[in-house]
Amino acid sequence: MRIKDDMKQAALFEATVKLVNEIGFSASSVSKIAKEAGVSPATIYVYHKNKEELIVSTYIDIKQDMSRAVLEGFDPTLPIRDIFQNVWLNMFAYISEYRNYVQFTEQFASSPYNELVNHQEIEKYFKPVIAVLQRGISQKIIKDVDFDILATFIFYPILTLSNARLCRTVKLNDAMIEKAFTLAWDAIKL
Amino acid sequence: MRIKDDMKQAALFEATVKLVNEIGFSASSVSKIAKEAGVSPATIYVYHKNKEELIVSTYIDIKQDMSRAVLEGFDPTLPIRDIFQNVWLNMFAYISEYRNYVQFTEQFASSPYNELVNHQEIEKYFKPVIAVLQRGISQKIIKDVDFDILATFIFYPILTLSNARLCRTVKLNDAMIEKAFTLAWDAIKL
Amino acid sequence: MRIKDDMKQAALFEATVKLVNEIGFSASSVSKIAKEAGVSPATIYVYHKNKEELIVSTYIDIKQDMSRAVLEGFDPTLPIRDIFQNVWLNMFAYISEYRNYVQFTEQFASSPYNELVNHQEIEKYFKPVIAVLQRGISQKIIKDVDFDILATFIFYPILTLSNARLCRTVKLNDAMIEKAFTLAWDAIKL
Amino acid sequence: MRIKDDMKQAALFEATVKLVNEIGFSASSVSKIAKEAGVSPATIYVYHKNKEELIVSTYIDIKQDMSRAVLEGFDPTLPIRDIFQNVWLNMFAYISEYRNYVQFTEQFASSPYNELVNHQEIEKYFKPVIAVLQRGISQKIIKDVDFDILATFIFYPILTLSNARLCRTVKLNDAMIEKAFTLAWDAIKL
DNA sequence: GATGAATGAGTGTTCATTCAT
DNA sequence: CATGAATGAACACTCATTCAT
Repeated sequence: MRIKDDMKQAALFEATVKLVNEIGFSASSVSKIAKEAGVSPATIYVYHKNKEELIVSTYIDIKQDMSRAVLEGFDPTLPIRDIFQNVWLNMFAYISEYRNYVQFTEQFASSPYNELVNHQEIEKYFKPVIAVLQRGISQKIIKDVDFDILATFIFYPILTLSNARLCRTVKLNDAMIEKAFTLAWDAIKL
Repeated sequence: MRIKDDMKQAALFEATVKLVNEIGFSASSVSKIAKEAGVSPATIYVYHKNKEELIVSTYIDIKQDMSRAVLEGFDPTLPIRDIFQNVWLNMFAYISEYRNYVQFTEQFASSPYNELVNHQEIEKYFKPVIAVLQRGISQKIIKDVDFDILATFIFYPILTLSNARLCRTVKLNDAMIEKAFTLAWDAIKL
Repeated sequence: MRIKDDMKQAALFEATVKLVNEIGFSASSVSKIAKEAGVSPATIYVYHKNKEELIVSTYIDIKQDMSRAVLEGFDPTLPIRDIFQNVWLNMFAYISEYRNYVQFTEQFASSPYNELVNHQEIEKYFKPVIAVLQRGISQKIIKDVDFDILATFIFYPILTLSNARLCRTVKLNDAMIEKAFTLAWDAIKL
Repeated sequence: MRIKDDMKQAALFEATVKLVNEIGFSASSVSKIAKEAGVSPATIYVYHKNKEELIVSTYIDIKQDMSRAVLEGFDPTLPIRDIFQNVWLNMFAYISEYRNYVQFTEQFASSPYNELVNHQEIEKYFKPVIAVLQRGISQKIIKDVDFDILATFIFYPILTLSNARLCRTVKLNDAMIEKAFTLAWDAIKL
């Protein structure tokens, strides 16, 4: 038995992201993805059980990649504000470099595919950040609000700022990223 | 000749929203929508040029409806904070009653269909709110930040809070809505 | 009861010819023909039993019109050659003025619709010409060949010369028409 | 992987010719052709880009086949009359054996599909015959008339004689073919 | 492992026709 | 007489997937 070809695996990943971003889930047929990746449609079924699994696994791969990038240089001993600021900067760096990945996850998250993934599994990747949030609440640094509401104000705006339309009209520079972080921090801090 | 049936028009609207929310744009075929609405697939083409136009017009109808609801009782003579609080309360009322509509618009906004609508046309509906925002900035009540960033922190979190998962786990009560508004206001206020 | 509107009848005739010539029988749908004629699709069914009858009756109308034109000035007392020359000239005059009608009949004749018309009925219109042909044979002026073969050489080339492609590249002038008639006559004369 | 099946290709060709002759282009739907050929409608799209290409390629295949048959035993050293007589005999032999193919080309030629083929490409197949025609003119054996008019009298009558109705009523025998050729030759010879 | 051929099921859309007005 | 609304049936075509190689 030959070994599965990592190049093909990667080509399929990139082709899936690219096509879904360009033409949406609906129009991204298996054969179009195969052609974009330079393989036969049948080959996709060597690597993935079916189309659904191809798309869901692409999403999970991105989320894993994203969490690794976001937690880079994570230091729980720093002041809480600095920890969050570091997370923001990592996030923006990631978004700048891999905007297409983020765009894919946004489309995915608001599609019915979203129901097929184990979100607890994915939240696990971001656990350290959540822990800091909880520490902040107990230390009366962060508002004592339902966790989901806090998350909405810290994490969601970052994603939104990466929106295609926004990023096209506003080229985000360091000063603006700073300011944006200030808004997020003001929202959650006590 | 028969006259166009408003009941059919409305049934198509509801069927489109329902199906897209349940199974996504991709799987919401014209014939499924027709069956859900209780009409023949061909009848859809009496009311809409094609599937795309059916979906886009559904989106626009919702956005119009939403803006009407959000601006209810809008009073530009009130203090700025009160104006925004009113918008929030309207928004939440709308989301509570028509969560399915909001869910539809979210999925729509991150799909390629989004590129087909004239967003300036839609933003027009929300013009009064935007004007207040600008007044707040010039009166040094609101942070002098790029408008898109402010919007990200005021409007988008509301939508996110309507997220299916969140709303399922957390039943938002009046106290929480107040708190959530506080976060938004703290983010943008000077 | 109002009287059927001759204007509408004529508009339908012209619309049918025009559309069939431009896009063929297949693509000439009832509703397109109706739109071209400026009436409702339903109105067509006031004047014609169905689409088939609309097209067949259009064909028959043209054939009748054509026979009237071709036999103009028909004089059986003239020499046989002159009679045929007169028919040719009439035919060319007709083709020049109503090329679109001729084009329609050609397409019709090689389509399965052709089986639906009573050809003996139509040949009747051209009976005088056929009689002259038979007289020519018995007077040893015209070759004693099966009638269908003779007809092939006299009448068919005229139609072919009206072919769109040909008429585009060659503008038929009087001299050429004369020459073309000479070929036809040489073919059948003894 | 499986290899493309020549049997299927041929079955599609025959099914297309048969159906178009029987019910016309319009009524010859892709699924009917597929059923007649004993394949799935989807399979047609393995062999042809779309319906149009299926029909046009069927036409071109026939024309190529026909030219091969017509030029059989072509000998430019023979007297010009003999060359043309040979072409006629080949043509009739072809028409007798493959009347359905010829019928298809006639219907095709007067349909809008006709505009989709490169006619110069097809005329190329018949180039040797055209060359002889031109030689005949310069040697004062053939009338000095526009080439298109000559062609109308030599080639088209043959096709017309293959007409379904005619061939049904008149069984063309060798003597009649001879006579018919005489008419054609008398038409063009000086 | 990798693939192009093959397909049943489905797509969005248009059709000829009927119906209520 | 005239019509736009309405539709079942059909259209050309694409889909996700399987299969033989």
